[in-house]
Amino acid sequence: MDYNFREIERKWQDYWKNHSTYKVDIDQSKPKCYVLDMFPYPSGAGLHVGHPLGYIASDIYSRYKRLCGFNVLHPMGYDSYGLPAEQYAIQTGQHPAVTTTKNINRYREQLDKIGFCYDWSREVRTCDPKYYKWTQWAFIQMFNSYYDNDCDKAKPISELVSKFEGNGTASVHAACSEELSFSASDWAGMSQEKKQSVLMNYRIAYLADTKVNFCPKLGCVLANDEISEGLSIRGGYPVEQRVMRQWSLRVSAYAQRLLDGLDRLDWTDSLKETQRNWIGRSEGTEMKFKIKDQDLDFEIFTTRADTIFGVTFMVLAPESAYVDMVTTPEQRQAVDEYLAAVKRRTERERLADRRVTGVFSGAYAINPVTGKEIPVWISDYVLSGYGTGAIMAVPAHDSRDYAFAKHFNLPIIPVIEGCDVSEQSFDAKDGVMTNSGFLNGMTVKEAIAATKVYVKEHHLGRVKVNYRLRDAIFSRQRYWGEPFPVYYKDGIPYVLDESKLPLELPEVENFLPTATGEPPLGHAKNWCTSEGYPYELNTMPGFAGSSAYFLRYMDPHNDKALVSREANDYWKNVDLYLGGTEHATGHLIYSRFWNKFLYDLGVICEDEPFKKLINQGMIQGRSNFVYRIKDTNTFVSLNLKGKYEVTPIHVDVNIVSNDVLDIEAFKNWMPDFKNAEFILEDGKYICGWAVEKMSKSMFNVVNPDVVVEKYGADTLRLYEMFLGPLEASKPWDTNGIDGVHRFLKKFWGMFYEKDELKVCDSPLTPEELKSLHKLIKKVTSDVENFSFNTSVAAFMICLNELSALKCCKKSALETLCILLAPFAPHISEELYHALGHEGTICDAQWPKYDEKYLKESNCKYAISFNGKVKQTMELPVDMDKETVEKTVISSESVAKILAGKTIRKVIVVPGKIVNIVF
RNA sequence: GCCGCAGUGGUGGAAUGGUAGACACGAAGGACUUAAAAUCCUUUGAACAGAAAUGUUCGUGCGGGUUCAAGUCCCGCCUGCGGUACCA
Repeated sequence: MDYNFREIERKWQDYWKNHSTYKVDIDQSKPKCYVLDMFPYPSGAGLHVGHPLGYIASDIYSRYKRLCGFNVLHPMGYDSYGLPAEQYAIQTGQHPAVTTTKNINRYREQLDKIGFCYDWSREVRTCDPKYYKWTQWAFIQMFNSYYDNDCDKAKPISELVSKFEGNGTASVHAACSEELSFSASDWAGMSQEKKQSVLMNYRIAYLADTKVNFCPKLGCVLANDEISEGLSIRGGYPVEQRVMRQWSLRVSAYAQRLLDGLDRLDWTDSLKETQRNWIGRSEGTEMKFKIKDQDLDFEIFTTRADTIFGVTFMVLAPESAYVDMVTTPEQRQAVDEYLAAVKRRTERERLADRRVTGVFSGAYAINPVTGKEIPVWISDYVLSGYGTGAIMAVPAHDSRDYAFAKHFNLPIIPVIEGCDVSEQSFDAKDGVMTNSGFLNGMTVKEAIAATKVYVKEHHLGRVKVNYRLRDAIFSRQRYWGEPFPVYYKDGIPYVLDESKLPLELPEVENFLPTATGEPPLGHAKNWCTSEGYPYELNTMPGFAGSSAYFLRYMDPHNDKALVSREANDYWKNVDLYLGGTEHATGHLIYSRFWNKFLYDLGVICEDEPFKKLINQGMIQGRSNFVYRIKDTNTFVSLNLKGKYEVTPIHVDVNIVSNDVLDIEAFKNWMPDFKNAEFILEDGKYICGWAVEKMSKSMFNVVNPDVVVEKYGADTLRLYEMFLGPLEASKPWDTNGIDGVHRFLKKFWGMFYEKDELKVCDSPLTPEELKSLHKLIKKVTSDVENFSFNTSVAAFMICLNELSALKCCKKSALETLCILLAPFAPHISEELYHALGHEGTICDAQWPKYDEKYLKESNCKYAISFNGKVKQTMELPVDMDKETVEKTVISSESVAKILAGKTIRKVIVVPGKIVNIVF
């Protein structure tokens, strides 16, 4: 009986489905393990062979944990709201819901063929109203909350209102957009409208004017990566900076907790570092500078307060509110011209062209420490969004200030001893202070500390921590996303009552923005409350739906809560999360924020969502090329192309095998090549190759369905793991797949001779036991460490050893089946049953290894002379150091080498090596 | 510029500081076969010597260092990939 993988895989996939083998429920008698894949966005292109890599790895881990006795939650779903579906809708007139469903079905079909152990009864789709009800619910909670810096958590906005009523802002330390100060009676005297606008300053989900990239032609705000050279990537329309009223989430309030939380996570250092950089904590000083002859001062932020004596000018960001206040009448025209010029430039242009520009405001500031007058300039190298949008410029010790000073011929005063600033600034934070009054003689570090004390004592400012992390802009002028549970009454936004959720996405005639520039929801009929108050027209961005889906899987059908207390107490958080690094500063920040917020509310029991995170590498494509001789239709084989002038042309990898071109298939591939001629080597056409991104245009896309059809799911799974380390990116090369396929055929062959099961019951020999236990040990530790490629190799070695021993004993084969079950579940199930087992192999027990079988009777020593190995020798493994030393030196061959030489030192590493130095 | 990761045969890749190249692909040779496929066996880092067993030398991007011993640790580079960037 041959290894008929098609029949076996169909049979077991049906069995698992019909028996709900992978359905899990809360089981207090077992420890839980939550293994999660980042859910996919189902695009129209379907899965290529790179997508399942992480899914296979997590599947192996899930199955392994289950065999170890864990109750494993391993769900899957779809991130199904988003831009591509909507773009497709605009182009083809198809409703995004239709194309999305179609794509999901296609994904499911492809996933099912690979034999994953997902509990599909828990599937979620972010575009399903039953799901996004809870996305909207979370938004309402954020709207109704503020962040209290005193107890470092989110609290109900009603508590803030009570504080205002009692004491005004006096006892309030809350995260806000703008520091406000008013008394209780001020508060009492405010209009409803005014009160709402004050509260908006504190809400965690808030509406505010924000600077955005807006594309008038597309009628939509675009993210930075959707723009190139000031033009939209889709369509090539101009993009401009615009201030728009947008919903935002106060993620910045959580900056410190997001940073601190990283220390407790089992993530890779590089990913944690990426998040740390993104959060960008920087500790410095906020200082007030007075404007000369005006009753006006403004604040700057600096991490280098020690250089205060080197300040020779000040710079305001063009958007700064102070620009207008400080500009003198004489400079007004020049400043206005500059501001207009800056406004014309897009963000992109500004970054591409870093020529120094700026204008003098006419005003002078007073250095609070030295009392000196210094000019105030305006330049776009200072960003309005960071710090206070104003800086003190120290050209001697900051390269940007230096370039500015050189360009406008401003003085440069070095304040660190011995540095040369004639050619460039000295940015390093070391050295001894000079030209700096009371700081002279201190090191930079001491001076920073001393300045902080000075600033505090003289009430010139305060110590301040700044974060680079910004609040997340949460509005999109799009159709295919979650509607906000928000309506407007007299221009003031109110959130819907929770009982009205979900607020379902309405039908619209078309998905383009309306003529009046409103988002597509402006086309919706009756898009208002029953009282006639209009709903918000924007929708939520892509990350809204993906920020809490891991919680929903715990209790996906609950319509009373996002997740029940019971389910959350049992499943807690994700033990293993698998996905790409591209989400490091997006999804992985937002979902940590979202989770912490829900934790503050007391809705969930863990404040970090993902305990361990692994980033699987990208699978790149391996493209093939043919070489056409210029101006002909003749193609020359790889190693002969040097003699001709050739053009390399991508050729479909599916008609190339081991870099040998299938010439007939090539002629039929495209009409152009019908009459192609070939210059062959050894009768074959050899193609060139290169590693590139896997994409249609490179003709290097390999579809998993095709591989499953030809080799089976088990082979695909094993091969994807065998390809290399999980976290490395590596090219897909179908050529090597025969190796693992052969392994499975051999495995099958150990059970069957012709149609007869040839398994016998005799006990295992010491050699067989050793081979088997070596494998158990290796695979167990490899799976725990996600080193799947080496465990596949270990299977091959073990199989070769057992087959050399002609072992076809039941107990050995049974163990092999269980070990292989996570990797190749179908064949393992089939053979496990052939051995007479009932039920499913998923309920078997992971075998334990016993060191006693692994002990070597002899141990190989390498004997080296002055570090170079010249001899090897077998000695009993438990021999002590001295005996090894004596035995080795007195042995015949070693004695020959040592003859007449004086031994200086003998080093014995137990069980490994004897080193003789002479 | 800054941060992170990597560099080992023809290819993908193995190596708790201890015989570098596991395992697999490919290639070459052989067996079986009318033939092919499939399967099995042998060889396969490089160079040199030898009829052969075998031996010698060189070899993990480059240059130094630590060590009896370095792909692995340290210092200085080079190259490639990824992230991020007027963040004061």
